[in-house]
Amino acid sequence: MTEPVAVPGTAVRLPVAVDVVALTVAGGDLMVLLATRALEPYRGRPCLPGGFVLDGETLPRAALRELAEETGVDAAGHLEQLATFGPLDRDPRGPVLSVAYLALSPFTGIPRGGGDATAAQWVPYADVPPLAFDHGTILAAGVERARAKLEYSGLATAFCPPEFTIADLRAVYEAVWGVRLDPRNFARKVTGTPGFLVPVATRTGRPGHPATLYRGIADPAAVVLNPPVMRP
Amino acid sequence: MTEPVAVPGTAVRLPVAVDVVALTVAGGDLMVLLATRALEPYRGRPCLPGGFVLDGETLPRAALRELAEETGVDAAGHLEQLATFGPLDRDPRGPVLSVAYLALSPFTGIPRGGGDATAAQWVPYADVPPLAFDHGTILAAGVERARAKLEYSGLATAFCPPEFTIADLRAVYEAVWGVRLDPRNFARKVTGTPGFLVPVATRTGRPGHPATLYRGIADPAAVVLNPPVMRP
DNA sequence: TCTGATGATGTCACTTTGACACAATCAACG
DNA sequence: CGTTGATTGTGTCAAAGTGACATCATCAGA
Repeated sequence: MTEPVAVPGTAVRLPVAVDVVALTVAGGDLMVLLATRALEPYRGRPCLPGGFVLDGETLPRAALRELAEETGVDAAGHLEQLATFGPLDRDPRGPVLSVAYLALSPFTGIPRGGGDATAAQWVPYADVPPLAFDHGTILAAGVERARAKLEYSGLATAFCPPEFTIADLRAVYEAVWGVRLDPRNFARKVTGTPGFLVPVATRTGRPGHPATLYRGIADPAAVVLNPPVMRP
Repeated sequence: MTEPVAVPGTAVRLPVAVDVVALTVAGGDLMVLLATRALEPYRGRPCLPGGFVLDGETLPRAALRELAEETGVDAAGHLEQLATFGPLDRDPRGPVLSVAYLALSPFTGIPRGGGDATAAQWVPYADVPPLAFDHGTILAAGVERARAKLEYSGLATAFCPPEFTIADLRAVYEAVWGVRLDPRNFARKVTGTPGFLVPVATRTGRPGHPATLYRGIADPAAVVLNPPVMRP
């Protein structure tokens, strides 16, 4: 017998989509990567990058593939699963399960629109228009996750280039949280957290006191800030 | 035209399962609700309660249904989505997506085994044997989520009966975290957090100083402990 | 009535935070 | 070449929170 056991026939088989909340920080603003629907439904409406999982594909692979295909963005920074939405009442085509992912990366310039999306670009979170499907809900969940994780983990370095200053890191916190932080207390906190920042050089060549350049560690999400950095 | 748009044919359609990490506290121990596989694969092996989502069913409804069918447990306490696993390399029957849920409830005695599970019972977390599928990984994620959430939310009351004492609440923290907490500092912390506990009565009828009975609030996960309770 | 058990309240040193001032250093400008 | 403005590192201080501990209050049962 070649197939001794099988999934019961009563089990529903659903198309599975991945949608990516890709965030970055630029110009003091928290930015969201948005695409535009090239096909029905919601044709022409802005949406999160994403698409259907293919046969034999894992979820994170599908998320990275859709991100690259639709926006040309290589999520080198950080990718984590966010939550799963659906399958009911979220797609006019019928029941669709959507596994949302959260991608954090340093700002690398304007993405190229490609694939089946007519355009893809970074948009300030405050200026995000109504999105297709339930992507507004997914985006809100992603931003809240990012905000919360900055408190108790070292994830903020995922937004930073390989080498960055304390001021750069503070700008990430200020953009994601939408608040102003005291530079001196912030520096005291992050430099006093063991295993968070590794000093690698001193930056000069611009006005002002020379700044220490730091490097994050390989897995910034593993850094535990205890006690956490607290938002005002 | 009755079907103007449809899910593309390249999209894979997957059977979707829900698996539930149901936790409670009894006798000073963190307890996990385990079922036993009645069918192949993994027949006879312990596993988490769960099963396949049916047509027209939402994910949380499926989780509650499987919990009731397999164990007779009514997850009145708290139910939240945990994470999604798969679809590859987790089920010998082929690709299966599993959406895991976390259920927290007060201890209500021995569950009745029913449905297609030959037995269901609360097992101390420390004594959990190897589980079927990837349920060991799922269980570990659920316990870690519960441990983390006790730090910064009021979720611990989900483990408690409608009325409870500070000592009861502290027993929850000690069981979930596996540590001993100072009773006086703990009481100072939780009673000093606004919106966490509502005193409702004074309990007498047993030796010792009369204890104040408290009631949790409707949505304990919404209570924010800032600064959080920290594990030693 | 005494005793042990249980829980509420209080004390104290130490740490961390929030809000400041100040010194150090460099590029750019005159 | 000195001055200026900008930027960053270090320091101070009061207030709040925490960990560790002692004491008191109250009740059931011996």
